[in-house]
Amino acid sequence: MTPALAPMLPKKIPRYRAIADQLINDIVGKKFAIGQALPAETELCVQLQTSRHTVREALRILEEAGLIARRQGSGSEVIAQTPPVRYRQTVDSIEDLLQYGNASRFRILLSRETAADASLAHTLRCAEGAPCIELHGLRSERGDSGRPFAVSHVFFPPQSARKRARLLDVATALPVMLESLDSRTLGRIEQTFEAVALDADIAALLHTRKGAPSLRARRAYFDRKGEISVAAISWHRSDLFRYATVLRHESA
Amino acid sequence: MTPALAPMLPKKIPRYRAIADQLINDIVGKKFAIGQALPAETELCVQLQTSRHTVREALRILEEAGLIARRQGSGSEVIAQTPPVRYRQTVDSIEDLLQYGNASRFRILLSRETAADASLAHTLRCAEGAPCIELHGLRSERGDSGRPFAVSHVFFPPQSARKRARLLDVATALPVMLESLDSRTLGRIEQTFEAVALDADIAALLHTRKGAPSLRARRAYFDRKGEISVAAISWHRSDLFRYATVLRHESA
DNA sequence: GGTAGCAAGTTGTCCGGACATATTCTAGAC
DNA sequence: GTCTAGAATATGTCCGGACAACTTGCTACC
Repeated sequence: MTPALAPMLPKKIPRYRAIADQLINDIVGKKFAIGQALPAETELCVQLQTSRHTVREALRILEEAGLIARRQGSGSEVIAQTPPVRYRQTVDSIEDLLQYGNASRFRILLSRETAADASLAHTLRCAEGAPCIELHGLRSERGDSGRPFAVSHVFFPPQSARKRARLLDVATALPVMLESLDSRTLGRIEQTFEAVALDADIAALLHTRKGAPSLRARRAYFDRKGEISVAAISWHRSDLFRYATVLRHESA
Repeated sequence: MTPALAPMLPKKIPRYRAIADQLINDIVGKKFAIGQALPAETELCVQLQTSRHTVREALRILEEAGLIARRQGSGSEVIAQTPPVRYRQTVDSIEDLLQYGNASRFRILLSRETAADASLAHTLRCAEGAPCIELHGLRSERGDSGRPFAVSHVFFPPQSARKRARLLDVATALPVMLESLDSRTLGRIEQTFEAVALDADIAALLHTRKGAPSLRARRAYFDRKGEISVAAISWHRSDLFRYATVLRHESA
């Protein structure tokens, strides 16, 4: 019989953490309904015999966890009863997010105006038949090899006259496109990935054979106001591209 | 000439926010090297003629932004010079993360012990030749159709005798596997996606033809201590599965 | 009945202080 | 030379108070 190891030290739990845990338990245990207001901070101070600073520290944890929303002058409202498990992905740039690194270049092959069909109108949230703009581009490795590894079809909803003119000129379209992808204006990105067999046209652009497996990404980019700014479909040569992410647990 | 609209109200910036912005500028402007210590909180109080509470509020912003790391007793260290743009993905469960929804079931086809080859040893961070455990499973839609849409090969690093025995029995392996995927123990997930042509064996299991395009996902699951707990490779029928994510800008 | 304005209530910001706990370095014992 | 104890220093926790800014509902006025 080996002697017992040092007992698990009880590791003091800070007061604000204990209060947060209790409140979380109350919310998870449905003692508060969604939409219901939490007791005011000063009220909690009295109930828990503690300072407002400590109560606020606890509420900050609940807010971070996505359980409550606080509004100045109004109070704190319960917005979820199950703490959502959050995984966080950190990237330095859009390029990074899209895995293109900084060793690739994008060449625009074509630029034209198209009336949105039903599918495009749906993804761009615009009226069917609206005058959208379509770019076709080829992404290739920088350097001597210059192998193309992705074909992209980029779609813009109807634009102002000035932007429209610049987009329709192959020589000036790129900066306008990058502006729409600027992380300072972006609010949300929706992406889906699927495997598809290449059709003849795109296979030719990628210097591979028709029917080869390809990673197709569809992406919609929304600005901070929630309005769509660009949508794109990209086909990637499977041997030259893969999509990788690291998701970290929030509290880790 | 239209009269000027109401001037953009200067919208008072809180002191702690201003201090945070200044520090961020200093870090981005490389006035502090990575790894360098920031002035101590009390030092900043003196320099900026403010209370420690306000300074701490500012440092909290930098910490949230991923620019500094604070350690009790040691100080605050600069860990990045560019504020990483963060996109956040929120999911309720691992199932959600993996897009399987709750309308799918996983059936284990095979369970065996294998000596890790070079590749497996690398992904599992274990020694080459170590006795790892390999499961093969089939994920299919729940309900009458029951169509299989994914084949998974799951790999465990060497396990304790007890877990090993349960894993090697097809009837009891599932709970042990799910335990490793529990979000309470998970700290990090690395995933990569690529498009591949199916080989004959997997195509047969998925009731599709050899060479059909398939979305292959490789995933490594790490626990809170950073140690790998499971790795898996999954092949998905391209017509029945696609991977979708929504990334939100943090400050949005 | 509708509206402007006031009053009460609530969170946000900021100050000052005190002590706890973790880290780091140094002087001294051995 | 190595180890230990302790001092110095840093962030973490917690208290108390004050005023600002915002929201909401009520009241009085038109």
